[in-house]
Formats: sequence, C-alpha cells, structure tokens
Amino acid sequence: MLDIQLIKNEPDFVKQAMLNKGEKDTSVVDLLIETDRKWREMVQRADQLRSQSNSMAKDIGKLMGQGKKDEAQKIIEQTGAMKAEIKQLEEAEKELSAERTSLLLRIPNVPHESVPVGHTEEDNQTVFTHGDTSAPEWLKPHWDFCAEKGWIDFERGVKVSGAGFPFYLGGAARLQRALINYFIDTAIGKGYTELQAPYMVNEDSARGTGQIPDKEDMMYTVPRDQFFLIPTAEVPVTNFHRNEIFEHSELPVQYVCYTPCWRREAGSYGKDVRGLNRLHQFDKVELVKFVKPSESYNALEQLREDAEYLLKELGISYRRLLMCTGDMGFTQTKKYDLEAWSPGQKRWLEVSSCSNFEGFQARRMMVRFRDENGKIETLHTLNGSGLALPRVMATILEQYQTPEGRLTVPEVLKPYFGGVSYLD
RNA sequence: GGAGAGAUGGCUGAGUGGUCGAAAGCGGCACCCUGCUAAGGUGUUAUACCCUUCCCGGGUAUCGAGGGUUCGAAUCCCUCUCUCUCCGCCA
Repeated sequence: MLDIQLIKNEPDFVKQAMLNKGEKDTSVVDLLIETDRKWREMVQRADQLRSQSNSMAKDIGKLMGQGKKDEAQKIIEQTGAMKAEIKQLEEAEKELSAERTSLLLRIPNVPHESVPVGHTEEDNQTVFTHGDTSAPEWLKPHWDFCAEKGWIDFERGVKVSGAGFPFYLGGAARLQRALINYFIDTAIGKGYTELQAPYMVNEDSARGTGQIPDKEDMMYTVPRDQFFLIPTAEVPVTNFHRNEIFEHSELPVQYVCYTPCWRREAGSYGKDVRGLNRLHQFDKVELVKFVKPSESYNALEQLREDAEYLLKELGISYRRLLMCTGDMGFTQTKKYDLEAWSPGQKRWLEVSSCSNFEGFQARRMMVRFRDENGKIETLHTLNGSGLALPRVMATILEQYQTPEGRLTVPEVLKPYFGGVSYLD
C-alpha cells in the first residue's frame, strides 16, 4: 500500500498515476481521504475519552488505597455512561479503520518517472535484444522433441494430477536439476544468500504480499489446514522479514530461493498452454532484495543484470522489455520483463520479471530499518526471477537441438553433467 | 495422536486486580573517568497510531492472538495459536 501522507498531500498526482496504470475510477482516492478524516476524528474522541476514564480509574485506586471507599464509590457511579460511550466509539473507530485500510489497499503503486506511459503491451519498450532469432526449419518445438526422446510425460501427468502437471524424466529431468543448481550457484557467487522456504504459507503471509484479498483465485488452497500453496517464492521470502526492523548496517539483504510454484491459471487455454509454456506447477529460482530507499533503483538494474547474466551465459537469445505503466501490475513502480527466444515456436517467452516495489510491500508488511540517525523508516523491496525454469527449458530444448536429434549441453552446464557434451 | 507445563521488552527474568509500559540483570547507545588495556561512574535505550510539529511535547493502544468480567487486567474467565517435556508414530 501507498503512504497515506502521499495520498493526502498529492491526491491529483496519485489519481494521474492510477489513470496511467489503467484504472478507470479514481474516486477511491477522495473516498479514502474523507474516510481517513472521519477515522482520525473518531480516534481523537475515543483517545480522549479513554484518557479521562483512565485517570478516573487511577483516582479510584488511590482513594481505595487510602480507605476512602465512599469517595471512590462516587466516582465509580460516574463511569457507567462513559463506559458505554467508549464502547460505541471504539466500534465506530474499528469500522472506519477497516474501511480506510481496504480503500488504501485498492490504490495501486505509483509508477516511477522513468516508466513509459501506456496502456497495452504494445506500449512496452523493447530496450535491448541479445543474440540472433533465427529458426531453422528442421528444428522442432520442444514438445515434439521431448515426445521423441521420452523426456516429458504430459499424459501421465494428467493421469496422476491433471493438466499442467508434467513428469520430467531422463535428460529433461537432469537438465532441469542442473539449471536450478546453476542458477542458485551463480546467485550465491553474486552475493545472494541461499534460502530454502516453506511451500505452504498461512493466511497472514498471503495477505502480506497481497495475494489475498485480491488474487486468491491464483492460489491452490489446503482448506483443512488453512494453507496456501505458494504461487512464487516471493511470498515466503518477503514474509520472512514481516514485522521486523533492520539496522541500516545490515542492508542490503539479498536472497536466492528455489521453490516449486503452484498457480491455478484459471481461464487460460489455447496455444499459450502448449508444452511447457504455462503450467500449474513449475520450478523457479527467485531473487529477493531488501534495500534502503535511496538504493532501490540501482538495485533494480543490478537485479536485472544478474538475471540477464544467466541468459547470456546460457547462450540464449533474449530481449528486455521495460513495461509501460498500463502493463506492469498493481504493486510495482518499475518492471522489466526478460523474454527468451523460442526458435521452435518462433515466439518470445517470458522467463523473468524484475520489479521494484519501493515501500509498497514493505509498508503493508511492516518491514522497516533504522537509519543512520536512529529513525525508523520503511525500506524498499525488489524481486525478480532468476530464472523461471519451464520456459528456459523450452528454449534450451529447442535451441540446443542438433539435426541428428540430440541435445547439446550448454557450455556453462557441463560441470553439472560430468563433462558430457550431449544428452540422448 | 495422548498427557502435562508454559508464552512478559533485543536477551535472561520478576511481577496473581489499583499510580505497571512493566523490577533487576545482561546487551546496545551517549557522556565522564582512565597514559594504553581491563575495569568503573552517570544517563539513556520497545513498537504502532493520533494530536502538535522547527524543536520540545501530549494522548491512546500493545505483556502470544482474539473475546469476556471489572471503575480498573500482565495478573481472573473463555476460545485459538505456538513452544517445551513425556508417551506413541515416523523421513
């Protein structure tokens, strides 16, 4: 959520940001400001009354201690009406506070000034392209290639779980495991701390990163135990520090975390879901940073650079998009997408998304730091995939095919294959 | 899964209805003392929110969470969560 001060001080600025993000109705801003005003008024009245009541109770205590029961009794008689009034005010306060919070949660994050204003993916800027995007005729889409090799079993996945839950076997399984290790090892080398996290989280955590109340439909649930299966490692990793205060000397804190991810992906069908393009369960290595506000945009570029490094080293052709205001999502201020070239499908596949959230997540989760002057401030959070496995797999399974139907092991992965050069 | 014990500030740990946001110790920070080191002295040291706002300051809430009793709750009652010990089970 945004800082309420910003909304109160510059409502028009916030409204314009909402419009740029594609929200049509900005009336929530005025509604919030008005609700906030009413809430503060109620808080003041309730606090004042409680203060009175507290001092009366203290007086009673004093008189009782001195054995002046009659005088005490007189004061007690005065407290009756007050009690009822406090209760009433507290209820009103609670209601207004809930209303205020829910309005606040409906206002999206404000895009950074360097982000292009736009409405659709047409308006995203392709800021960088790396590698060639040729597509030899003999090259097969990864699903056909893997079917021949017996490397991915979608049918048995359907039998055992359902669509979107494939089995990987043999070379594909080994390739995926190697990639995971390569991603994690590289991140560790760049100063990230490896974290292994729970795959199920409780309601508070889902709320902390904003999956609920808004996006509950994206997650699988375990109703009996009130767990949510994580849709991304961002959820457990960011919540890891929920309600905590860092010392400025501890920042930045950077994690790399591999987890499977589960997404219901309700309503997505068609050619987009062919093969490994879109799954209900997939693996991802996530990079998460907690940084001082003054450093977050540098940290974003570094994060993006760290993710791109993996693609470059793997020899994968990719492009980098700077997402426009309308295509970037509710919580981000600036976001880059990295898309790998899939020569078998002749299309780009999103393999990473690197975002700065500024204080949007941290404020909601109460993650703060004590600055050089001892003042407590909201810090900034960032995250990005480094990388999402299935689409990287798809790309490699296509780009590294040989005309003889073998798969070349990418150079940087060879250490994970005992020096083997081809997978058959 | 069964039985019992417990949850207090950064940590240890007192506190069983009244001036308790909470003793004491440790740790942290500031200053003083000290030739250096070690030790010592004084003070300070939770978080959120509201008001004020240059600073200072004032108020409210919080002793695992939520509810209740009471003029008044860390303290009494109810529900939940978590931790520990023993038994059972188990990778």
